[in-house]
Amino acid sequence: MFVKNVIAHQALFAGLTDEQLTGLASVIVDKPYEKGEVIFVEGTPAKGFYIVAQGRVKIFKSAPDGREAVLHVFGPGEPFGEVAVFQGGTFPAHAMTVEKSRLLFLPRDALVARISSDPTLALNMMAALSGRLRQFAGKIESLTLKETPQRLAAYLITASELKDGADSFSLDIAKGLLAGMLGTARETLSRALGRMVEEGMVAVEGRQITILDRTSLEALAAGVETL
Amino acid sequence: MFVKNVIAHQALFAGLTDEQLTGLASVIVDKPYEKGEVIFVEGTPAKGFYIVAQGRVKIFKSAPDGREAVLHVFGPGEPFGEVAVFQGGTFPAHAMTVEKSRLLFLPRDALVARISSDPTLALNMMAALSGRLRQFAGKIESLTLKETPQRLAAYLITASELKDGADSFSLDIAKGLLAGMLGTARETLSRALGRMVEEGMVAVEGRQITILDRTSLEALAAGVETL
DNA sequence: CGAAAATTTGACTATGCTCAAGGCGAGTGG
DNA sequence: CCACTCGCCTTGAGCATAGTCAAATTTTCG
Repeated sequence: MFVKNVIAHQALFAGLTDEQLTGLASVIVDKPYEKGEVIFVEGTPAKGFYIVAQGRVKIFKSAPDGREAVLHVFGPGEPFGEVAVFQGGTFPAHAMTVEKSRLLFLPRDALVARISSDPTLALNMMAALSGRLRQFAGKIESLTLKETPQRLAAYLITASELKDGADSFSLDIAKGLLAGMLGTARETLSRALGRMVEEGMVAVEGRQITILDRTSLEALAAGVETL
Repeated sequence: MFVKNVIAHQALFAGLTDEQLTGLASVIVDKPYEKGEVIFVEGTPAKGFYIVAQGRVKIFKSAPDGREAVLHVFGPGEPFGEVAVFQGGTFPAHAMTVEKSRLLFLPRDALVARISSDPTLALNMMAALSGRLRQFAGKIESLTLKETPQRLAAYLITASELKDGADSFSLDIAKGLLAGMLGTARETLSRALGRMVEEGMVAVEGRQITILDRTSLEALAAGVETL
């Protein structure tokens, strides 16, 4: 029942009947992962895709020297690895837990079969994929046209909005990981954040961020898409 | 019949019956565009999506100062703007012709209706969206982890492959546009290409490129994803 | 052939990366 | 309960890539 409860509230499966959900739940495998565990490696043939039930997963590309470009960090309820189901058949990037997690695995065939017979699921899936594309487009824009402080400002604004617009909130990922998401080095992120503190825009205590001057922060972020 | 001929050979519509194609063709609008004409602007509500029949279209984001991040350059047969149909309802970026073109417009409702009734079309569409995501992931990786010469080398290798692996081929876009695609400035691209010429890797005459030392070029591009 | 667009080149600057070292904090074993 | 260790973060110094501005040059098209 745990599995069904997790999927029942996801946008991806919105509009499915209780019966359909039960059917899906029956083919899903629920598996625990430790922090830092590799889920899959880029290029591996995919037999299905995953949904985060608990914990957090990063999707990333890596350079030989160990640097990483973080494409996504997914939390509870979010699906990942679907791309491989529909095109190419192999995972397009690496996936690793960043916390102790619990993941659901949905086999490819089961998904394709259901999509073929249920237009709602198909349209949900397309909406999900389209949303990702939009996000990536924003990321490419920001990497190409903006600098680190602007990207950071945009991230902080968005993070605040996700916490209902609170001025003070906690980052839910480590700063090193955030640096990877912003496409920069840990050191550069640290300095950029330091400068914001100096200028009185924000206060920082560990992962706790307090926005002191939202107006300036927004001005800095102007025109930068959500990451 | 022109419209039907164009769509009949696209991956997106593969597997559709002749009858279905005729039906689609009947709701498609065929429209000519001059070079440099705006097709749509980011944020505009989308009433449907487009397919390039002839010519070439760039999809891009732009900064207030005029700099551009080119997300795609689409040629004959390629669809664009679908994201808006499935999610959000507005176009995620700007679109402009870079050559005199002829574009097909497919209204949203017609597409959604057909997808709902035809799983083949739905799966084709998901494959197309997934392919884009893969491409974007590669672009983000290369922007984050690689430098201009490496990105350029990867582009040249790919361009050569698209021309059946010929050592000598013609770029089908202007160099300024290429710079935008590689996420760099015209001047930087020019210098990077100049260095490759100095080092005897390639010869350049206007848009004509000749690969002289494919091995070195590949070594330089190593690990960089296709853009 | 001439105007406009695209490209190249030069000089300068700056953003951000790398390498290196030091600090902080949480969890752990003694 | 405390000292220790490990992981994570910060700070400093130097350097390299690439961006900007400006101007010369080439190419494209009408």
